[in-house]
Parts: sequence; structure tokens; C-alpha cells
Amino acid sequence: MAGMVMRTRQSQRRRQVLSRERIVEAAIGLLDTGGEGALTVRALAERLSTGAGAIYHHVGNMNELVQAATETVVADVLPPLAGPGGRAGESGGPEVSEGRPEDRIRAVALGLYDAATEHSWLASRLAVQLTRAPRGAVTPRIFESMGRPLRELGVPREDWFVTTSTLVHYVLGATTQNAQATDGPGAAPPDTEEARAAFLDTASRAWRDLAPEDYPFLHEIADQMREHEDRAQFLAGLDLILAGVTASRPR
Amino acid sequence: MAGMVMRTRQSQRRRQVLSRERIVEAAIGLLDTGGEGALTVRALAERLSTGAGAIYHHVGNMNELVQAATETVVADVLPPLAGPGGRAGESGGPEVSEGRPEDRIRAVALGLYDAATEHSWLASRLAVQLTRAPRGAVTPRIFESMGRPLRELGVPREDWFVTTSTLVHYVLGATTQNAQATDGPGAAPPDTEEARAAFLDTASRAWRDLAPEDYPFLHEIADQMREHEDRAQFLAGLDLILAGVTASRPR
DNA sequence: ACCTGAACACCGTTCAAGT
DNA sequence: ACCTGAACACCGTTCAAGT
Repeated sequence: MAGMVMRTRQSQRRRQVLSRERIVEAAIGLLDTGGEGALTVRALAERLSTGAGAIYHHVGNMNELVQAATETVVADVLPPLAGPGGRAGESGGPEVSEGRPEDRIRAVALGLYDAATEHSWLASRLAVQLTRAPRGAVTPRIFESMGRPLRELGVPREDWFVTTSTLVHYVLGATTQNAQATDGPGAAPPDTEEARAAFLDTASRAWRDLAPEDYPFLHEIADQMREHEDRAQFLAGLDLILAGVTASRPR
Repeated sequence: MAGMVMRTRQSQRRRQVLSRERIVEAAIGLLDTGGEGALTVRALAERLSTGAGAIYHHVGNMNELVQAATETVVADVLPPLAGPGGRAGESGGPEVSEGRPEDRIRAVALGLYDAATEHSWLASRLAVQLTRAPRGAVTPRIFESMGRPLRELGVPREDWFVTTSTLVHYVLGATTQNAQATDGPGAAPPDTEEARAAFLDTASRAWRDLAPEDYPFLHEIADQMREHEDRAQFLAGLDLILAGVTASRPR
């Protein structure tokens, strides 16, 4: 009987070369390589050595596919959701209930930030996803892992939703902003270290070239913009918000 | 001589029915009505009673057109950039140097928020724009008007860039998140008051249906999510960040 | 100079036909 | 059940030809 099951599974696996998982995986590959413009049904079919129509047997449409890709990538960087007791889950990511609450919030934020840096297409999709599919798998996990530490920070119960939303919105905005935009037309931010330095230098100079009467502030921060480091900046902004969270709580 | 100029201008105006401005205007109309999916060269050409190719005489390509539309909409809601002295500019929006600094930051943020609410396509485009075109017209204006009041708040000079970026990122994220997504497939958030209530109700119920051991926090805030009001929430989040800004400053 | 509109090289999606 | 691939109805963009 065990043999029968084995044989069934094997033959299924042999014949069913195509699966939703394999398609999503291939889609992520195409997205990473060439951005959203590179993900087409035909390119996908070729990479999977199949016909265009076969894709539609496992995936409803293109939009659903990109959503699945987003969910897959994000799920990998979120901490497992064991209960508040803190037992370990089996998925990747750090523990959700260990360490200081600020650090746990930072860990989730950084996980999303790094994922968005690695997958340039992620940020813009993530934003859409959170709005449209609050029943999707990742939205609840993001809110749960970002918000849970707030209790320990002493945030009053009635502020939990606002505070969590604010944190998520910041992460979303910063992440979108810093995403390498390899997609579509327009001057894409650079990939290499020195190209990035040149990019910042040009941007900084552009600010300095503005009329000083109209843009006195930009003139004053042009240097800081040239020298800033994205990831450190992201963390500093997060700490600013956390300072607000701590300052607002009653004692 | 004045007559000659007049005649030239008139005949130009008569013949040149098409102009970059008119095209951008029509594009905004299409975007507002049907989202990014509704903006096609053919639809644009029909609305302007012309051929498809004519568009390309005034606009480089589709992407450039959407960027121009974004710039136009955003420019209308930003305060005029008179010097720190505070004389009035001639464009729309409130004064940049009047009132308490917190209120001026709120005004800019709300202007962007309201614009994004009115133009559902704006948010996602704005995010892209800020990254790719730091020399564009709106990015400097946003940073200048959001950051200028920071001096009066007592934020130390070396924190100006981080603080401004954090504020902009939050606005960007919140705005993207709350944007009515009429575009593309997927369940679009609703337009009417009661449809929105139903939407929030469903979303809140979805959180409540999650396993309580894994999502204890979401269970606790499900009610707040159902009852929250987007704009008030947006402002509350902004105030949270401003609290952090104030808390971090040396005194 | 400005505009026309057919033509080109793509898309996502469907569907009869095959195995 | 799963897959094939031609066909359909779209795209953005180009370009010879007109005025």
C-alpha cells in the first residue's frame, strides 16, 4: 500500500513538471533579473519549456502571479509567528519574541527593507498588496510582528492600531523610495558602489544649483544627502518614530 | 508691432489645438476616471480628436506623460516657496512660512494626502518619481516645504536630512497605502461611504478569523481597524513622528 | 512644423485540439 | 487532467506621407 502511494506520487511528480510553485519561482527569477517588464507569459513559458497557455492552468492571471511572488518573498523574511510564549517556527527569519521590543521591530523592518533592496520590484507591489488583500497571508503577519512588541513598550492599548500602521507606513514608504528602480524607462538608480556615489553627487549638486532664495533648506542639507547611507538612514528614521512612540506613552 | 505679435499668437493658438499642456490635462482626466489602465495613446488621441502619432510630437513617451501628470497635480497642492521672510507666491496652496511649524508640516502632508485620495493613481507614481528624478520640479519642493519648519522646531542641524526623509517616507507610505486602487485587477477598495464600511468590516472579520494563538495582537486591534478613519489616522501617525522629532531634540 | 493613420512588434488571455 | 500553440484583441511606438 505504501508502494502504491509512492508510485502514484512519483508518476505525478514526473508528469507534472509544471506546478504553481515552479511557476512562481521562475517568475521571481525573471522579475529579479529584468524587473516587471521582463515578466511576460511568453518568457515564463520559454523558461519553463512549455506553452503560454499551460501557465493559465496553474495561475489565474498575471496579476495573481506577481502577488504570489510577493507573498513568497516576503514570507521568507518575516519571523515565524509562534505564540507570545516564544517557541520557534519552521520558516526562516528571526524569532518574534526574543530580545528587546525595539530590536524586534527593527528586525522586521530591516527584513522587509533588505528584501526590497534585493528584489527591486518588491516595494511597489507590496504597497498595492497591503491595501487590496488584507486577507492575504503576509499582511497579517507584518502587522502582527510589528505590533506585538508595542505592548512591552508601554504603548496604551487604544493606540496600538495607529502606532502599528504608522510603523508599517514608514517602512513601506522608505522601502519604496530606496528600491532600485530597474524597471521601465527613466534614469534607474545604479547598482555598483561608485555609480551610486556618482548618482548621489549629481543629485546633491542639483539641489545646490537651485535658487538659494527659494530653496535655502535644500542648500543646507545637500551635503548630508550626498553622504547619507540608505540603510543607516532607514534605521535612524525608524528610531525617530520609536522615540515618538516612547515619548507619547503615559508613565 | 503689437498687432503683429497678437496675430502670430492668435494664429498659433488657433492652429495649435494640440499642446503638451492640453495632453497632460487630458491624461489626468483619463487617469482619474479609469486609472492607469485607462490611459492609452489611442484613448488620448480620441479624446483630443487627433491621431495617435500626434501625441508623440509633444510628449516623448507614455512614461514621460504620466510623470508630467504627476508633477502637475502635486505642484498644485504644494505651498509656494517664497523665501523664509514669507511673502506670498502666485501658485495655489497655503503659505509655507505662516503659523506654527508643526502645522506647516501638517499642511504639506495633508495636501499630498488629499491629492492622492482624489487621484487614485498618484501615490504609486509619486514614489517612483521621487527616486528617479531628484532634479524634477516637485521633489525639491516637497523636501523644502517639509523640512524648513524643522529649524524652528529645534531639530539639530545634523539631523535635518534624516528627519525630513523620515517625514516624506511616512507620507509616501501612508498615501500609497490609502490610495483608492481603482487600477488593474484585484478587489478594489470602494468609493462610497457604506461600501467602505463594508470593506473595513470584512477586513476586520478576516483578522478575527485568524488563529488566536498565532495572531493575538491582530485580534486585539481588529475593532480599531474596523472603526478607524483614514485621514484622522494619517494625521495621528504624523503627530507620532513629530513627537519623536521633538523628543529627540536637545534642549 | 505639425499632424495623420497604417504598420510593426509586442502584450495578456482564450480555446479548440491534442495526449 | 494537463498541456499545446495558434488566434484574438489589445498595447506603445514609429514613420512615410500629407498639409
